[in-house]
This record gives sequence, structure tokens and C-alpha cells, in this order.
Amino acid sequence: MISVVARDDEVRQAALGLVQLAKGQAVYHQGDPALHWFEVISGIVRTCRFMADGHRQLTGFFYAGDVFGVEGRIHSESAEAVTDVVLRRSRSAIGEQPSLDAPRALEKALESARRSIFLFGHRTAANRVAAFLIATADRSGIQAGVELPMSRADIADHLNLTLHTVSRTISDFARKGLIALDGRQHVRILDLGGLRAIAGDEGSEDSRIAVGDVRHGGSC
Amino acid sequence: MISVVARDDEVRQAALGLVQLAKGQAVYHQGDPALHWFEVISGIVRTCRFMADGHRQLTGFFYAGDVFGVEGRIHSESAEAVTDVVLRRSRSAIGEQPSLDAPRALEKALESARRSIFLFGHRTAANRVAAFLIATADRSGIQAGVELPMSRADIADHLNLTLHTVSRTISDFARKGLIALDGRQHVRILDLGGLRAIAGDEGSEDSRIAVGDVRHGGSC
DNA sequence: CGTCTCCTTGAAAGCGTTCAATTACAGTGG
DNA sequence: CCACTGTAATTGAACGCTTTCAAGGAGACG
Repeated sequence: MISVVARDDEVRQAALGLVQLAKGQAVYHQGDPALHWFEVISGIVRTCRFMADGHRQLTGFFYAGDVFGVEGRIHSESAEAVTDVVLRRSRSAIGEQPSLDAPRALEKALESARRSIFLFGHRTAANRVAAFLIATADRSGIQAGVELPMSRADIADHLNLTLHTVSRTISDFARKGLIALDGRQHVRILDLGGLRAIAGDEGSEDSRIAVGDVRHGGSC
Repeated sequence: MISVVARDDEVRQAALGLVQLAKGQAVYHQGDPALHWFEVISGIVRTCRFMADGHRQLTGFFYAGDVFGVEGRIHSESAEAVTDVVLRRSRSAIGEQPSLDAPRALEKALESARRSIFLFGHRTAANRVAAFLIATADRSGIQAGVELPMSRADIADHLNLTLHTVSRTISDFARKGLIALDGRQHVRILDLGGLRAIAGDEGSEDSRIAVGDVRHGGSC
């Protein structure tokens, strides 16, 4: 992991507020003052939080166009480069100088947080991994293929599972013919319908919400 | 929405954009157009999402001062009154008429979403229930006592557990002397330190990312 | 006093974790 | 180009926790 760019704490700033980081480097750390927020220009970033018991919780993966680091005065999570990345740095949206883009950044941040909650809501390991694969495929753009540049441990900490369970589940999917593994980090989706069935949801948010006049939870 | 208030009150409250709902009633349903967002004046509201497999996911509890319903064009979750509630209704923050309070509402929504993610991140049932009790105690205001107006099923769906496991865990805590149960819905915390230890985090670190004070003209 | 709903508790089964070992892969140097 | 080496991923087996199935109890309300 040769650092051809800036070091962790001395982020190099180019003319346009662009920041380049090598794979594995930290954008900022949990507890740092939240002076800026970031937009991903290229590459992938993960945000994570280190709990008192030592285990790591991954709160999101951020792709090109995504925004992260929108928080109060102090970053409650760390942000790290999953791949080599280029970011655009913007002044903090909150508290001080309100930028025009700030509300949009907040919306995107909220959307991302909701996506995480949605993933967690799935009950079983198969549910979560399937939902994760579908969601990742959607965001990667390529329809039938999913790139997984993050490690199994990253996925595990994102889904609140162990890397063993993630690995097992992915292998199971391959065994059942739902997906095909082209190397470790590339997944071809063979049976999207089956995957969706396992995930237990429709996958797309706005288009089909089958809420007729179904009275949920009668005692409400 | 359905109003259970007397006529004269209704008129008075409508002028202020206030809405009153009885326990169990829905504020809006999943899939409804998101024309407004809401601030809790009194009482407690839950937001929930119904998954395709039939199970319910509770994405948050909202207390006085909290804001919910800040979303895109369509509500991706339902909102329901856990107790009798009074709400203030505001015009939708997103897309159309930008209100001055909109960014603040977004910030609060984001804070709430992060809180949920934080809860989910805990590994075991004991972890999650302990974290939930501490968080709820903090928000309820009363230090050593926690009111739990929501059902065990609500808590379970919030923590992604079954109501059985929630019940068992709470009973265990009581058996170990960490808490005392005064009826089903009131919990006295006897050993906050022990509870924190089980929760596996400090609990207070997160409560400070709140966005309370928006500073005007402050320098970076 | 009965009924209803919600909560608690028990026992067994299922699933994910843990511990432990093996295998695939990328980077390096011969 | 191929062997070597360290890291990441896969797989196996036993354990433990949560769920599931099933039953019993506690309040609330008429």
C-alpha cells in the first residue's frame, strides 16, 4: 500500500478543493472536528464507528456522487478510503456558513442512513447479504455484475455479521446458482428474482410500494 | 388525518398547524405523498416500515421536540401515535417550498437515523436492550427512571429482536439487580454503570452531536 | 367476574458465532 | 515465468444465543 499521495492527517488540497487518498487511508477520524463534508468524485469510501467493546460498525459505503461527513461539530464516525479515491471537500454544512448545497448534502446523508437501517432490518444472514448484493449492484450501475472492492470483513461489519457468515452465505448463493463468482471481488448475478425473494423486499423504493388499504397492526 | 379534538379546540389548533391524535392512530402511511413533516409537541410517535415478508421494522421513536417525516416525495415509512400526541405540521421541506426550519428538521432526522443505526450495531440482545434503556432514559429526562409506553413488540421491532427475547432480557436485568420493574411500563435503573457495561458503550458520547445551536455569522 | 390483550416463561430447534484449519490469491523476488 | 510469502477468504465442527412453538399469568375494562 504505497502512499503516492497525502498522509492520513495532512490532506493535500488541490486548486478545486479536491482531495486524493490512497486505498486504506483515513479521510478523517471519529472525534475530529467536523470542519468539512465531502463528495466522492471517484472511488469508494466507508464510514465506520469503533465501539467500546472493540468491534467496528460500518455505517455506509459511498460511491461517486455520494456525500458523507455531514454531521454536527464533531465527526461521530471515521471515514476511510476503500479504494483509491478522489473527493471534493466542502465547508461544513452545519452551524456555520450555510452553503447552497448543504440541504442537498443533508438529504443524501439521510438517504444513506436510511439505506443502512433498511439493511439492518432484515432478519437472517441470507436476507441481509442478498439485500446488500442487490443494493450494491444497483449503485454500481452495472446491472448483472457487482463489484465488491471492500473486504468480507467490511461487508460483515456493515451487515452486523461475522466475515465467516458472509463468506458462507455468498458461497451458498453461488452453490444454488443465484450468483457466480468471478474471482473474489466480482459477482455476477444469475437469478435476480431469486435473490430478491431471499432479500424479502422489492428492492426499489419509490416505484412499487404495495400499500393498498392494508391496515397494518390493527391495534395501533 | 383524523382529529379527535373538540370542535373549538380543533379550530384553534388548526390555526397553529397543530394536530392531535389518539394513541394508535396513524399520522401518515407508508406510500403517502410527503406533503408535510411533523414536530412532536407532546406524546410519542413511532415510525415504521412494513417489509414484504410481513415483518415490521421500527425505525424510530420520537419525543417532544423531535422531528419526523422529513423525506423525499413519498413517505417511505408509516408514522403512528404510541401515546396520545400533539404534533405541529409543517410544509414539506424538500423540493418545493423551502422553509427556514427545513435544514434543522433534516439535521434532527439525520440524528435520529444515526441513533437507530447505533442501536442496531450492538451485537447481542442484552447489548441492544441495555443500550435502548439507557438511550430512552436519557431522552425521557428522568434520570433513574424509564417510561416504556411502547409495547414489547414495538421495542422488539426496533431492536430487530423478538418480543420474547426482549421480555426475557428485561427480566434477566431485573433478576440481576440492574433494574427494577414497577409495573410493565416503568423501569427504575438501579445500576447504570452495569447497564452501560452491558451496552458496551459510554452512551453519552453520541448525544452531543446534536445540532441544537445554529450560529449566525460565526467564523470558521 | 369474565374476557381480552399483552406480557412472561419453558423447552426444543435453528442459525450465527467461535475456534481451528485449509485453501486461494496478490505481491515480491529469484 | 515460476516459486515463495503473507494476507484474505473459505470451509468444518461444536457451542451458544435467539427464535420458534407452546403454555401460563397479569392487568385493564366492561
